[in-house]
Amino acid sequence: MQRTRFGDMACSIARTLDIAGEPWSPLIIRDVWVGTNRFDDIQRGLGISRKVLAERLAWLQAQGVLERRPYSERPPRDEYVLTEKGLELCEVLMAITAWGDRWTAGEAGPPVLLRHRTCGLLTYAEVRCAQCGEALHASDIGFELGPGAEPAPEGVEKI
Amino acid sequence: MQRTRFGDMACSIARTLDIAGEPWSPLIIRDVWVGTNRFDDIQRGLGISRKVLAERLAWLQAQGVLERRPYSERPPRDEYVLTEKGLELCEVLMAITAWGDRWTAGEAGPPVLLRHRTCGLLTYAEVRCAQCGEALHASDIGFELGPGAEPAPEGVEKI
DNA sequence: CACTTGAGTTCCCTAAGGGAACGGTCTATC
DNA sequence: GATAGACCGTTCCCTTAGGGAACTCAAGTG
Repeated sequence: MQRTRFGDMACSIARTLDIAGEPWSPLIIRDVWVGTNRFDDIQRGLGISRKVLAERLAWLQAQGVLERRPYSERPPRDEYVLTEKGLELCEVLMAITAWGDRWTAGEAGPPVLLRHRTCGLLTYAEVRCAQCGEALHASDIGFELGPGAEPAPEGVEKI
Repeated sequence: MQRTRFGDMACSIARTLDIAGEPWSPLIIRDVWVGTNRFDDIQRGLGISRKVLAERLAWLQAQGVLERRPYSERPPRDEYVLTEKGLELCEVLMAITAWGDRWTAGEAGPPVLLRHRTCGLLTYAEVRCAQCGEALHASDIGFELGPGAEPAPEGVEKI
């Protein structure tokens, strides 16, 4: 559903959800990331309706998260690949995966393991402070108004 | 909509989306995180339908992401707070915020700034390798079957 | 006692998702 | 060279979830 547009909110979370937060979108991005780049393969793999898949792909492409790349001249066929913008979204997906592995995998353990090619080890994503490098915990965060904060509405003085 | 249940998929991303991926859910969690703990405040702040908010709160509570805590005896009133499970989800929200700040904030800059109380500096979330501590990039990741991988369906040999 | 606040619940309407069928284009096969 | 099959969508109808406003209920306030 989601008739309410998140894109206009002065909130980076809402804006990100507006781009890639609809149901299926993160899973489509994951598929493209792991090498499922073609319409039919994505559709079969996810069990998503073809209609919705076509909508999502067009939207993600319009948002600059995906782009089409021809992989065959005759017949003319395109596949979907991640842009830089889309690749960076995968870091969010890794953080989601880490949470899911920890809280939803249960006895069986994680369905997929990530190997960091740079260091060669099996690993998982850790969200850390860009300044001090320590793990970031929700309870250690304070919020301050940024430059892009919403201007206070009519006569309301914010903070 | 989302009639398709993500929770049954052998994928930590899908399972996480099943718990907190519906439209509004991440924004509700964000609100509770930053201190908007009461029904009416969340509803006004987000502009979400009261019906949907009630549904989401009940679901998130059932999933162990939120819990109710009484803040008044007479009249009996509860507010919503994050559980440990919910607090750790906020790390995902921080990763989302970092992406949104980078790709959607534009000229105006980020609407909200995060201060890491531990080190005292304004910061943003960086997704790093839990093993080597370097930044994790999507292109540096290899995937391997984990212990909780879906058993190959009827007669199909996976990999 | 009328009014307000907080927290939901109910109802109707509309729009989005699911599913299946159809379309077009090229290649491979009998 | 007709037929089948892969690929990539589009169209159609049906169901269901979200939006919005009104309603409920309980407790406190002037």
